Amino acid sequence: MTERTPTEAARDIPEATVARLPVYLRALTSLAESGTPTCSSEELASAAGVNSAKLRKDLSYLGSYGTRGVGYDVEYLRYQIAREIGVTHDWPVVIVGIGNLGHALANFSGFRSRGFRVVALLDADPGRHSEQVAGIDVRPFRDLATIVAEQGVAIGVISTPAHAAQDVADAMVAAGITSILNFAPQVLSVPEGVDVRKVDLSIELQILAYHQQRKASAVEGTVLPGPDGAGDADDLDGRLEAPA
Amino acid sequence: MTERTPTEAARDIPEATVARLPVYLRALTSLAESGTPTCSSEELASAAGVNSAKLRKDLSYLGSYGTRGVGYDVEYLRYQIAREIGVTHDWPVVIVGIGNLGHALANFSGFRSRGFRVVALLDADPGRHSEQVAGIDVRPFRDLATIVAEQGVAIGVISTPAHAAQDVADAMVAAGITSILNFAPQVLSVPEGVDVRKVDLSIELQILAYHQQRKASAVEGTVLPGPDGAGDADDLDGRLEAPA
DNA sequence: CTCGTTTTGTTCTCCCGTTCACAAACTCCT
DNA sequence: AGGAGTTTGTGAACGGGAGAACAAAACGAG
Repeated sequence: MTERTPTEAARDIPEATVARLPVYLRALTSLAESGTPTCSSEELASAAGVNSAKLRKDLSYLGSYGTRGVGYDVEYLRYQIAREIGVTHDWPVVIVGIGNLGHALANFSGFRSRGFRVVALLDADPGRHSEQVAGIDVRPFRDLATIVAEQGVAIGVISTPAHAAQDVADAMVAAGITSILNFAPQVLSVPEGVDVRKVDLSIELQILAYHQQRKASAVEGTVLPGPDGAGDADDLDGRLEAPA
Repeated sequence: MTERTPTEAARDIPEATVARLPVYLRALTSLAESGTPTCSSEELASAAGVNSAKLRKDLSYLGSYGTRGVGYDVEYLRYQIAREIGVTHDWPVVIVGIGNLGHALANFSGFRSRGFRVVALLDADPGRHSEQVAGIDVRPFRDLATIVAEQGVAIGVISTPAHAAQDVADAMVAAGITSILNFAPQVLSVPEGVDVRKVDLSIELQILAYHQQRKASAVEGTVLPGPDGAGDADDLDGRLEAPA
């Protein structure tokens, strides 16, 4: 069933494509702001950092919104992608954990312009409840359920320390939130039907470190040998000891 | 060639596996701190949030570090993964753009414990040069090349506004940095041989919004209808206008 | 020493995603 | 009106990753 507007049959879009649609949306917004009325798949792909074949295939999952021999109408395509993603209206969002990162997230201006609206900042620490961040009062964590119910919040952001993250996630799920963005370095377990995406600084850096190490060892004797103090590859006893 | 320690032949590890190794490393660190001497693939997989078959296959790319019928020695495996990733020594890192996010990153305690060390905070705004963040002086952006050369920095973090990100990336590449972690909502173009990973709040939220929208439209008439004010699916004229 | 139990390491199969290549379709020029 | 040039949309081939299933290896009991 899942009936929607009659014109489009709610195709199931591949996950990899979904992850790129926001990039296309941003590129189109940029083009629109610079006054460009139309663009080719080549131009848009270049702006989005992908190749044009992939872009065209991605867009084909949404429908045929281009014109052969001409390209895409920037405004029209932008609207179609925004509608497909679901950001033609703002989504209310709560942020839990107003430490350094929570502050930064609350002040992030891209929220509003990209389809989201911070409706509450929550923290378990009473010392923070007097604060105002980005013009929003920091409220007690225990108000979560009330706020979620009143404002119809479906998306929650966790920016607490790792040890608190699972409890926060449980509370969010209990309150009715079904999409969680987790910044805490902690694997979350949630019931089926709840989506979790994680953003993890350490993991990203470690992935870079892996590739960097490979680059460095490929060009032996480089000026940038990688980890400081480790000129040689066999000098491996640093913070971690090799067990016997 | 790419010769390394004789015992292991520098296998090329699949990208998907590389992305999971840091998760395993964290899980093992946690197990080690709780005093667990050994663990099975099932336990470790559970702690890392993956299934055990995938875990075993991932670990098999590194070598045979387990014992059949017994499991894995936590400390030993932890060391092997840390060595494979390249975080047995700290990597020096520079952060450019000390706004809200830059502050949060500079204060992030996980840096040090996970194989990285912030050696410099840079910002183009002279008004910030008097500040100290997390015990580190904020220095002028133009000092980048000097610092990179002196400290052997290979990894750079960009936490500037989007419009400055490409210039910063260019300067980083010129200074000799070959791995970049980009928090700015901006597609970066870099020469071959330079790795860029991006962390993008808006994109993650929009991916969640897409799935949330699908969930909401699957269960028509839910209490949590999604975007505020949009009870019906055909009420789509919000911030974005549908062009004619 | 032998057998049963446990758990790893690996093979095989399937599926998703990427890329190539080309037909279809639209515009513009003559 | 017709043909040349351009650009989209898609079918097909290809590669990589996920998961199931099993053989190999270690341990312990008797």
